[in-house]
Amino acid sequence: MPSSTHPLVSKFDGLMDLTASEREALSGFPLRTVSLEAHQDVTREGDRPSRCAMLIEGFACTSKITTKGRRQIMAFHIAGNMPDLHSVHLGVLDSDIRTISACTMGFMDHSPLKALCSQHPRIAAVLWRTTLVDASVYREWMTNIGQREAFGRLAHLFCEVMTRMEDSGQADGDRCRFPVSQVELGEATGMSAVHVNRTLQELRKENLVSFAAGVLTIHNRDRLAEAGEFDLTYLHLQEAQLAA
Amino acid sequence: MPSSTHPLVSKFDGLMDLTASEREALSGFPLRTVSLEAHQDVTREGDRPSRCAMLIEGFACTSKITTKGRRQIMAFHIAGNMPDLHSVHLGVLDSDIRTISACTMGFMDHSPLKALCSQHPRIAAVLWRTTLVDASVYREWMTNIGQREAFGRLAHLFCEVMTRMEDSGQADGDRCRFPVSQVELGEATGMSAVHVNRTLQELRKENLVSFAAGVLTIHNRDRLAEAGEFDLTYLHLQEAQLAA
DNA sequence: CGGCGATTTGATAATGGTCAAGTGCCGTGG
DNA sequence: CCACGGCACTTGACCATTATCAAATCGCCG
Repeated sequence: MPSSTHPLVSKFDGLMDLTASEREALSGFPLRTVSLEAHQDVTREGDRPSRCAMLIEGFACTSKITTKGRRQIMAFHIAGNMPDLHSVHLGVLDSDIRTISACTMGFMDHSPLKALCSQHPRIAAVLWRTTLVDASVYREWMTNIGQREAFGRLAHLFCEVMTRMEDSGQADGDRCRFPVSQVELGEATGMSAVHVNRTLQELRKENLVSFAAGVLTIHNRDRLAEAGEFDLTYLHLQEAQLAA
Repeated sequence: MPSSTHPLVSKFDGLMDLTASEREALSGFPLRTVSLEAHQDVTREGDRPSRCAMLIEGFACTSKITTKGRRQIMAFHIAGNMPDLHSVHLGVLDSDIRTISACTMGFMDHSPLKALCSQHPRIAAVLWRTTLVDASVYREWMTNIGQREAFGRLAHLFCEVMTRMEDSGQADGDRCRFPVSQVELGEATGMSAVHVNRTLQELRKENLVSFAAGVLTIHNRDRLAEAGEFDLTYLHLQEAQLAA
């Protein structure tokens, strides 16, 4: 058997029909695979990295710390994501990327990546598109944080995580791994850990979700989606294949 | 005199050194110029547009409406911005774009735009970068909404607007045009209009900013930046020239 | 002058923050 | 094997920020 496909190839296979030359360019792309422990920095605000990462296994997040020491998590990353792809074209990083669980990451240098994009415009377009979906998710999170109250915020977040995990084949029925702490849930939704805890109990009491031991279980998908006003359009999943 | 430069050319001239062939491709790009009144929809959530817009004159915003009828503004657009550039690679729009003031917009069809990107990878890279900066601003806004309280939120927003207006040569000393209503400020910062009003009064009383009749005036930049914990790194301005 | 939208003000209530203490779980080390 | 320490989670009490509702004022345009 082939010594496991190149992570870039697996990623693109789901997103477009590759030509032979594109496939060759991707499968030969130099990737340094690294194992990281939980709660480790991958990159930090202010860094000027010369490479970007692909999350191959585990959970990570993007966050930022305020002068006053408050932390906002802007995104959770699951296997298959490229958390700092934007660093290819932005000189300075404006946020931190940290692992949440133990992770395997593949690092790719910017310069071959730029060359790849110049030579293969369709690949460039798909990578660009990836960052556009990230931006779409940011827009939805802003709406979540700005306009919904605690109950709906968590409901929405859980719907999103489950949907993404399912889409990438990492869910198991109504359950999926989601090893974040309540503090981190609070940092992602703009609420205090105490209030997260209480809201989690409400969600549980209503028999919508349970969240414990790093596992998310959704008991009533429809009602959860309703509570979180969740509409998956913003994830731009189904149309992925149509791209480029 | 030349019948005014092509808006795309002016935009790129600030961002990179154009080769002759790039300049030619840009200056010949078909653009339909349209005048719009204040508070008009440009595109709506759910649309599948075949063109995207460049704001040539005026103010616009991106927003989304919740099932419960609450509106979140995710971005303000000023002259020179391309509010829905992301529609080139995302099939369905996930948010609305509306004018705030009367606007002039230039519409560009997707297919020539895609062709332009395929043939001119450096142009593609700069356009990609533009959307990455948008995403960076989203990240900052999430932090603003999620982690700062009213006073800081407005302070931060005002710092951003002034900085961007200055950067694009649209400010006049400490003042710039910013014709949004207090309701809209609230929709952008996740606070009620009433609370916006009161916070504005505080900002005024502290002699940091005044905001009236569609004009923003900053009286004490340092203290305002401090109140809003404003650090312009996330706007990725200075390094724009280094791109591509 | 009339009316409409935007802003302002006041009063009241609710959502959610903070502080502090307690519980439970797990891994380390004696 | 059990005690200890640490960390995540839980609970209670209290309080602050901010929302909501309602009414008044202001400015502007027809």
